[in-house]
Amino acid sequence: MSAKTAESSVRLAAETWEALFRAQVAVMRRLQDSPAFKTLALNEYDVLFTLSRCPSGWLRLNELNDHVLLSQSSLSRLVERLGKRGLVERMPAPDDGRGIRIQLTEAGWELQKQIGREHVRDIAALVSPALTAEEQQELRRLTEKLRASVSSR
Amino acid sequence: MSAKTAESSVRLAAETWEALFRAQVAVMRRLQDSPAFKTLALNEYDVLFTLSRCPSGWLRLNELNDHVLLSQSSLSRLVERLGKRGLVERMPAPDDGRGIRIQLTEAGWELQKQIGREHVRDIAALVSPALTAEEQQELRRLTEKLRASVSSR
DNA sequence: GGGTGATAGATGCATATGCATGGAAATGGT
DNA sequence: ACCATTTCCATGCATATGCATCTATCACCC
Repeated sequence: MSAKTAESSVRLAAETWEALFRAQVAVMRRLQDSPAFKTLALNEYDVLFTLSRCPSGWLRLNELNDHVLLSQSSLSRLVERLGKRGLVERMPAPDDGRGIRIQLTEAGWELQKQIGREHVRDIAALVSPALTAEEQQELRRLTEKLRASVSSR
Repeated sequence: MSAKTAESSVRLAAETWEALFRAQVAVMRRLQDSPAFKTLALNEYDVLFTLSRCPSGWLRLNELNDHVLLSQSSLSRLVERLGKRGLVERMPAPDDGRGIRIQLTEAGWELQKQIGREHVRDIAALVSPALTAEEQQELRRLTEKLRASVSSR
């Protein structure tokens, strides 16, 4: 690749990320203001959501940490708060004496579903008018590809 | 639109946002760990960057707030910190006695350029191997369109 | 011009976050 | 089996953040 091509390639990548990041900020700003998140911060909901989608029904703390933009210590305390509110249960991991299992309680399931319904409506109200179905599919494909590439290194 | 179509439309929007959000988390996690952000948090750099791109050379606090995912009070204190570090200057707005102008100092310009160079390299290292140039262009287009639609309401 | 409401930004206070570190358990090499 | 290293999670402490509120200015209307 020539020097010139390399330069424009770097520029394109930067502009792409910038656009993605700003879009995320714009959408997130709206979502956070929704009444759905009066009782639970978005980060906290995200943990409930991740647990609800997880096939085994439980996750280790470090597995959760891969999904959330939080330091390990912050996530540890976030889960502690959720535990105190009775939304998740923390049990020692059977196969690893260092770890803990985290799973939703019944109340956790209920709250996740309730907030989730509102949240999905909020998302659709923002995304659906902005992009056609084909564009959304393409955006989903591209961001999944980006995430897969980034996570695998 | 039938009930069934409406439902799948909502689902598509939710999945699209989910994919975009996770990609953002995955990339951001890497970027934050870069040595480029040892001296300055990413939010703080973002303010310097926004100021550096701004045609007039200065912005009002509330204008800055549109670009950043921070509350008004947090941004106010963030700018105060940047001021104390000599990276930005805060002057009363000439046309509005309530407002303040914020602009980069010479040191602010320097630091923005220095971190910016590293940051752009980090971004390219993550994005370029993940997507072709055409895919990046399409991703940029779609996210710009999404942002424009969301911001205009 | 005086009064009413809206807007820009600062600040007190409670809480959330990250860094550095701690302890405890797993892993690996010899 | 033993020791060193690494991994997992918790915690002390300083800092960053958000909410509610405050002050000052602006905009509007009569």
